[in-house]
Amino acid sequence: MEGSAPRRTRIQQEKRELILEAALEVFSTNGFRGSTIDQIAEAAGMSKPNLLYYFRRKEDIHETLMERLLETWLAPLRELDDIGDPLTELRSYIRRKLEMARDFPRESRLFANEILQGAPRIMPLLEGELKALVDEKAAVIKGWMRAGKIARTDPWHLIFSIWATTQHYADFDVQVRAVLGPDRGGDGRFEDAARFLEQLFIDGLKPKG
Amino acid sequence: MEGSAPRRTRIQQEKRELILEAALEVFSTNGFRGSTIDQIAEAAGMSKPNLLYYFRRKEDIHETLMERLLETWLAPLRELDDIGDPLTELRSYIRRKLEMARDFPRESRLFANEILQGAPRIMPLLEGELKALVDEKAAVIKGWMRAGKIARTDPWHLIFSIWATTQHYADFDVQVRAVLGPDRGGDGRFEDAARFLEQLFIDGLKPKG
DNA sequence: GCAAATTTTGACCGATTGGACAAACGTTAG
DNA sequence: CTAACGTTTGTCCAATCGGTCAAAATTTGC
Repeated sequence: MEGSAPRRTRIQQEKRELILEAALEVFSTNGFRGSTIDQIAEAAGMSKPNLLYYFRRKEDIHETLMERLLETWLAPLRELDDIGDPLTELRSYIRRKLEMARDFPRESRLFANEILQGAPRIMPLLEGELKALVDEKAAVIKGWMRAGKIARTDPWHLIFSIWATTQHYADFDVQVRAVLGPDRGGDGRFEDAARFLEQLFIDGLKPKG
Repeated sequence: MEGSAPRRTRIQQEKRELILEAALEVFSTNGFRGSTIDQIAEAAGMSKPNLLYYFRRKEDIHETLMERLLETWLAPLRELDDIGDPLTELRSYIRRKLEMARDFPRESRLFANEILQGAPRIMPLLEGELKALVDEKAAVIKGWMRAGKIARTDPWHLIFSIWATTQHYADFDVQVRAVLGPDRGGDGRFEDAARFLEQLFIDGLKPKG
């Protein structure tokens, strides 16, 4: 595991944040190999050697970014609560995921980029932490099904399809806007999506009469 | 527009195909900027200058690949037929899309890469051909809804969610397999996905009693 | 206010990259 | 057979890249 966090001055904390913010922008639009340190440095408003004073290697930036990302990314699923009303829980899970796609599209794209390339840097996390979390929540959902609270389906593929549909509005945003056109592709598209997804998943999951 | 197709010798046709096949492999796993001409040349079993004899610039390979891709990619949607039975038509559309994710994951990832980066090279096609096709099919679906053949929803977002869920099994394959684990993540995962998606979409779209 | 520590910069380096080019090699048609 | 054409290769180049380094500028602790 990591050693104890190194002591950091005020300037170091500020500049590191600045760099991570700039790197998020650059990495998420160009991918890791498609991004250059110069680009990130310029976006952060500093020179390349100066940036390298805070992060010694390009990979270190990416790594730090990914570590932070995964936690926020899984938070919505973590909140899925065994105790609450099943349909309400699932509805707010979908809503939270869609809000993340709307409010943090760069994070979504960064993640998508990583997975697309075979997840070379986070494979252990996927097989470990992520799998464990999904298995746990799948068991919760299975419990709801057994109790007749929601219709029976495959909980894993249900989760996949919630991920897929919500993240689609971040990752494929340009396509969504291109297809919807200037009128329907405006700010309202996320509300339309929310209505549609609620109907698709929640109505579809209501227990069969 | 392009001039008339240039005359090509037998060797040129064969070698160009070889290069495109190799480039599909390389581009889809590393992205455009993440791939080098050397990599593609090696995968195609020829030297870099030799490859550059057939495609003068790296971009030309990518461009050719994207042009071919879009047609095959849209073919399933093109087949969605006004005449057929609505639920049957939608069911086979979903099945075809999922089969493409299974059989042509590299093409799917290549496309995803392009969109993720803002679709710099195919934006006009998205706003033109793609939008026109989707609008046309959305109208077909709307007709089915008006006729009471399927439940009412937003046809555009319905199409998006079919794209998202099916392509997810190609683009996020490593994540899917990591989460499902060695047992459930084997070859059967596409059949499980097919069953799940059919239930989600088709049952969800049955007209309300 | 000053010495020590931290931050910033410009100059530089080796490796990799996309691509050019001419010469060598093969193929094909008459 | 041979001349014209098509193909392949080795060598080379300029640009870009990630990263180093020592010196200069700045901030900090006392």
